Amino acid sequence: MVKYGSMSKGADTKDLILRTALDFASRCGLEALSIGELAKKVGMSKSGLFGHFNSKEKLQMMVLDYAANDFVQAVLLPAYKEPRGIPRIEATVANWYRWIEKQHSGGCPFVAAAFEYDDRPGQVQDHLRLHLSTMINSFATSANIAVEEGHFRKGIDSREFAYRFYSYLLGLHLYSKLLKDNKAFDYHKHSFEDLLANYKA
Amino acid sequence: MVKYGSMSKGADTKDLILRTALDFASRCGLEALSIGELAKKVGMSKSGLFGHFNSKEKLQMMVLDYAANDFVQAVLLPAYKEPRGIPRIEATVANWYRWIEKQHSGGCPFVAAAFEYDDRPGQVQDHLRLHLSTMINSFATSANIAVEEGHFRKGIDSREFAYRFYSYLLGLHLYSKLLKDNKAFDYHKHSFEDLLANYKA
DNA sequence: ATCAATAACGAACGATCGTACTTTTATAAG
DNA sequence: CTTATAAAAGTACGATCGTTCGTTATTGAT
Repeated sequence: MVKYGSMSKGADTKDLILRTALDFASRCGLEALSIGELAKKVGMSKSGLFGHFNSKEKLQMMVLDYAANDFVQAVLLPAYKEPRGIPRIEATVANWYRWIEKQHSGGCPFVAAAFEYDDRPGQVQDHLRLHLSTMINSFATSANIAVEEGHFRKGIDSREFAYRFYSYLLGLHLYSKLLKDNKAFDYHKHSFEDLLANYKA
Repeated sequence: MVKYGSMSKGADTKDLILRTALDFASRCGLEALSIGELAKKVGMSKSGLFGHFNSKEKLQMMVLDYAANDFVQAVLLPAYKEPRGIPRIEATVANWYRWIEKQHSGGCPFVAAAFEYDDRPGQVQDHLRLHLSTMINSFATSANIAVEEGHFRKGIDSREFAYRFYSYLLGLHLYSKLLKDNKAFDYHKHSFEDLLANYKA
């Protein structure tokens, strides 16, 4: 049976939990996320919440999955409806701006998690690395497509493009969140435009 | 009286504590730094260690100061002995490479802390923001000097140069630490060279 | 050698952490 | 309506957290 607007009770609250957890984690970090506080936020008992995941690591990984799905839905998929090549890359950035501004006041949860788990081996780190690699690979793929379309020069290193592309987004995160620099988006915009110009055919 | 090699007993162990704390914090984060574990690492009691700082926040801020001093000594000061302009900027990067490779296996502790405290208001965040601003300002100053020397074009936005310069270093941190991409330094090197080329007169 | 100051210790505090149980309540199918 | 199942609550555990307190050792200057 297909349900509209509500799944089974369990999946329903699980979704609420993960949404709340993501909101908190993107502001304070995945590790600072505690089961007790989270339970308080969603208005249920610690043990009741715990029952949905059976371990904190599982919870953290599911939060990452939730964020990844969010990102794909809000940033990547809409961009893939734009024409191949540069328009698609520009749309990715435009969507990204909207995503970090409106949906997550704390900024991109992956960026935050990336630096939190950069030297904390374990399942969560592996999971995170997988998600990040997938994301960055999609940028490299976009660069390759731009070459195919004749927008970018031939012979470029698409993975290096992805490095530069993502680095500027890391800078944006830092400047806007920690430094509270109101020129953050301007800096990124110009840098990104120069980046495109450098790769154009 | 000037002492060579050893300060007063208190300052001596305080230094040992901070050195140990920085080593741990640059690998696992400033927040993950616990007084109990740190005490075990330096081989003293929890309360004995605590007495040197009287609060965890003070400890965290002094670790940041310690790291900042380390950075200035290892990266900035040596670079300032190079000729003004591009050589000085290139030396900064070269020293940075050495710094994150040898001294801190965990990578730049400021980068790590930056993303950890990007949305955790308080004294520690303020302290961190101050250090980071100082550091980034010094990059902008270097760009201005490069203009004076005729190495960079006139009319550039030196703060935007600093943004790009630092963004690539953030990318380097992420690629080498979390993604364990062995092309990380290559990516950064090429990107940095292109960055310089873009600003050259 | 004396003595005040400093450094380090040990024990304990209330709080919170993640997790494991058992029990009660709500749900969904027959 | 009954009944098997799933969800939530309640309670408790051992561990660790940052911090406080009172006491003992160590230090450095007189």
